[in-house]
Amino acid sequence: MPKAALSTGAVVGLALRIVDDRGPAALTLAAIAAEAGVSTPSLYKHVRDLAEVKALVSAAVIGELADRVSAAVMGRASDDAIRALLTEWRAYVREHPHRYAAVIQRPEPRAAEPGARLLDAINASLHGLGLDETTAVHVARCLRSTVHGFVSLESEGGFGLPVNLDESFELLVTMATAGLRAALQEG
Amino acid sequence: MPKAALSTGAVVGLALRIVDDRGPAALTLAAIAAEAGVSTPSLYKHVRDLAEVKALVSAAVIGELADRVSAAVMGRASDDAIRALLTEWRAYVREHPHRYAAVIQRPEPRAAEPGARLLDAINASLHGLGLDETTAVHVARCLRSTVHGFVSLESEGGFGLPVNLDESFELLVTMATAGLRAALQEG
DNA sequence: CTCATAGGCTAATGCCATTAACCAAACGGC
DNA sequence: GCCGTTTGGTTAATGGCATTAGCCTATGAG
Repeated sequence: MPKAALSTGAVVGLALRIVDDRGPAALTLAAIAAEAGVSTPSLYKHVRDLAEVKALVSAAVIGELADRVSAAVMGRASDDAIRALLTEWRAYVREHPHRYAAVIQRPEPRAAEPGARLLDAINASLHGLGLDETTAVHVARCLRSTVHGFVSLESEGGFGLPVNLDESFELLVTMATAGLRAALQEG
Repeated sequence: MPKAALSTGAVVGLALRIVDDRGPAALTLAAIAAEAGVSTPSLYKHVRDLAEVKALVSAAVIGELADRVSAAVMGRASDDAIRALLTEWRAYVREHPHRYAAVIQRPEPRAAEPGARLLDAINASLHGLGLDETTAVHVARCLRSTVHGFVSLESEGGFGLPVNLDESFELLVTMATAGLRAALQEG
């Protein structure tokens, strides 16, 4: 067998580079093959098809994000933890906007493990609030929606007006923490 | 000239039907042409290229959403208005999940007018709060992020767990209204 | 009535994904 | 050390798509 130059992991690595450099739309098997200095069909020895590459890229990105936010949340509690969660999430996306845009949100088996770790990180930011199982799910969804909405709009250039984005995000964090506190008291 | 069967508007109409029926990924010039009973190149007499079709589809969807949300907010104020804004926004997306997923968020000249109307609707939900110009922008961004995050995750099937979504959304609305109230007092 | 033009068509190009068929190098067992 | 199987690469072929070029014709303005 001709000196195994490639591997599934290497393909994903090249895919990540392409996404970073040229955006998710440029992620094609032809581009990966060119980057690898190999013919396009060769990739099929390491990967089922383009859909699988995209799923693996998603999983990789979610995994990185999970690591980042897990670390950020660790050792913090309540408002402080939630602030860290949201802030670090946004920081990651700002560092790798194309990467985040490449993530497929629909649950996918290959992304299940990193997805679970990300969910764990969210839940970790909620520890100590004494939430029951179901409420924790609702709260986690709300926090995820909140950050996801902001960072995806931000990274896709969805905010047009020339007004400071950091201040908007600061308000978002305040609204989330204060809103959560209030909602938990009422409900 | 052979009896003008098509028009730009008709093309967009067919595009919307395809998006509704088969999802945004199925929106191709070939599919539109098939639907219209015409050859693919004929479409170029009515539309510059596929990118333009997508932009026009985005504009149409944003316009519909703006109409719905405007009507829902009209005559309401404060928490009531914000609740109506978020709820109607979600209702529209649930009725047309593929349509919403087809929207390109990046500001685009062709979508500027409906985009402005949508922004107006958001701002209308804020009237009476006495916000200065800049604060209103921040708040509008936060509300948009909040709904957008939730409904895009929901419409893409991003929420996996078998826990009631209406309850999650209800919490989101409560968090948003209470959070906004609190944030405006603090800041 | 004429003729410019709008709105359709076919043919051709080029990019992409995917499949099939083939080939050689490396490894494992002997 | 030798041999066959496997592995990781190759080229060729197919088919979908967007887009461009060039053609053709009915229609409506004059």
